[in-house]
Amino acid sequence: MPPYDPSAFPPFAVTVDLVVLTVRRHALCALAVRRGEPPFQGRWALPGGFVRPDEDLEDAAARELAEETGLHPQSLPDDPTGLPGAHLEQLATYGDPKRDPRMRVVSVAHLVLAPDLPAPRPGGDASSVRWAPVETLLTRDQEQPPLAFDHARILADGVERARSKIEYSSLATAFCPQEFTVGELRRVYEAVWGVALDPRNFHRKVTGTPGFLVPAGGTTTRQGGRPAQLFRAGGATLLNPPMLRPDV
Amino acid sequence: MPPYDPSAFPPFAVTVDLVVLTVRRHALCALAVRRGEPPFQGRWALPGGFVRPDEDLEDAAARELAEETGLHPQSLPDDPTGLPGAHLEQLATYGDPKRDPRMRVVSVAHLVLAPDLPAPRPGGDASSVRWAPVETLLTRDQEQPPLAFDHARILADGVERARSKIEYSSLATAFCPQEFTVGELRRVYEAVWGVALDPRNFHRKVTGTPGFLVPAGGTTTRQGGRPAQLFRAGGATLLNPPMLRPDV
DNA sequence: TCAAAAGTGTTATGTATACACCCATGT
DNA sequence: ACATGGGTGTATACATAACACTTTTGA
Repeated sequence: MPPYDPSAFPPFAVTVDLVVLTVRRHALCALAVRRGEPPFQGRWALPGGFVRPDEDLEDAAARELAEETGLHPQSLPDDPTGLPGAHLEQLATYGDPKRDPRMRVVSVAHLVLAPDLPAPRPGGDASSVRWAPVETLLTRDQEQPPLAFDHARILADGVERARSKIEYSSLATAFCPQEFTVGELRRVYEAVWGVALDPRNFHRKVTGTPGFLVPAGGTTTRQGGRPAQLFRAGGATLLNPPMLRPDV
Repeated sequence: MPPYDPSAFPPFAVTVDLVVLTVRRHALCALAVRRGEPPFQGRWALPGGFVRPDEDLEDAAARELAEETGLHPQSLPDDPTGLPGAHLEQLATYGDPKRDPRMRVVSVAHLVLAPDLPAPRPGGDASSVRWAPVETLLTRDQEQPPLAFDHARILADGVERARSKIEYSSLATAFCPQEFTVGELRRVYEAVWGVALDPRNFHRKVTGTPGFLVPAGGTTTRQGGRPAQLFRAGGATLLNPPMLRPDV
């Protein structure tokens, strides 16, 4: 069979789906949209949509992200409305022939790590949008049928990617506002990993890793207690030595 | 714009491309095929081909792998002809609208780690197939024009994935024959990372990591010197603590 | 005054590195 | 005998984990 015969290629649709993660109230949450049409009408799903004919995959993901949340990828300047940047990366591609009952759809999933946002504004055709703790979205019971399509697996893969990536990179700062305290960063790790970390050893570790954090100059007491120094994310992307996740 | 309108999806072709890596004569090598037709006729490229209408992405990658090399993924039983299994995983997806000059092609690249093989047998329409050191394939000069399409970037991404993955997983054993010595495994790490490792510390480390290696019972002197114990890959997939790559 | 969170100091334990040294084979 | 690679022992440096203790605020 000769490959690359342009007149005889099998017809595929290509979409992007988004795993948009944030940390709210000590819990790792993902963005979910309620489907307004069949199949899986009324069920929750990941945001996403078709890739346009002349659009790169990452551009399609950034466009869908902006449509759903107003967020822009970190490489672009912040949104004029004041919303901060977010980390965007490709996650994996899902192409089971039966993953969409209507036709052959290959979905290129992307992972977004965003700071805690104002309530999401519904956009596109979704009848509603919400942040939900990832355990809620991945748990199936009477109240909560599973996510549409193979989105539970995509979400689980995205969560696992985030959990492992904050170990050896400075990506956890993508969950924080532009200025944050060491305690706030620690609570990000605790929420994403679902463990408690020693505040004292954590402090020493992150402040001692060159390029991870740079002092922003002020202090805050927004978490109560003694005033804490404010930091910004430093230039380092890879942490060496890595943050160590307990157990595993 | 309503997503998922099945009657109006933009037309895409979906392919799989393969980064097949092995270690030969102390060098990390990749499988390359010479293109027999335009575009990029006569240039070297990664093996690959169209995904069939009812075929999962990983199945398509496994089929192309078998067509080019006779190898089968490790999850399947070894080939009746005696060829061993190989590690197969999805790498990333490349969908720049201009990556193929003829039409919109989205390629789901896969990474294969294989033991050193007998000379590859040409298959499909490729006019020839060869193993080449990855630096050769990624270096452009008079003798060696760059790989076709965006395959240089795909290959570079695959090599980087392999380099980082053998740090924290037991995947380096996928480059070894079924039974191998500690020294042979060390030479795999040295070839993939391009560094020299201390043989004594390496020995202690790998034999001391539970589940990484299991004794196969015999010894060999095929590398010269004192007879070395033979091992097989153990059940462990994640190494904790990881193998540490010098510098970085 | 007390609770709460931030931050520093100290010690035990474990792991990495560098390298001295011995072992068992082929030539 | 000697070269070659296999394998063990050990001292030093460094990182982690556990936790006592002090600091600085708000209520």
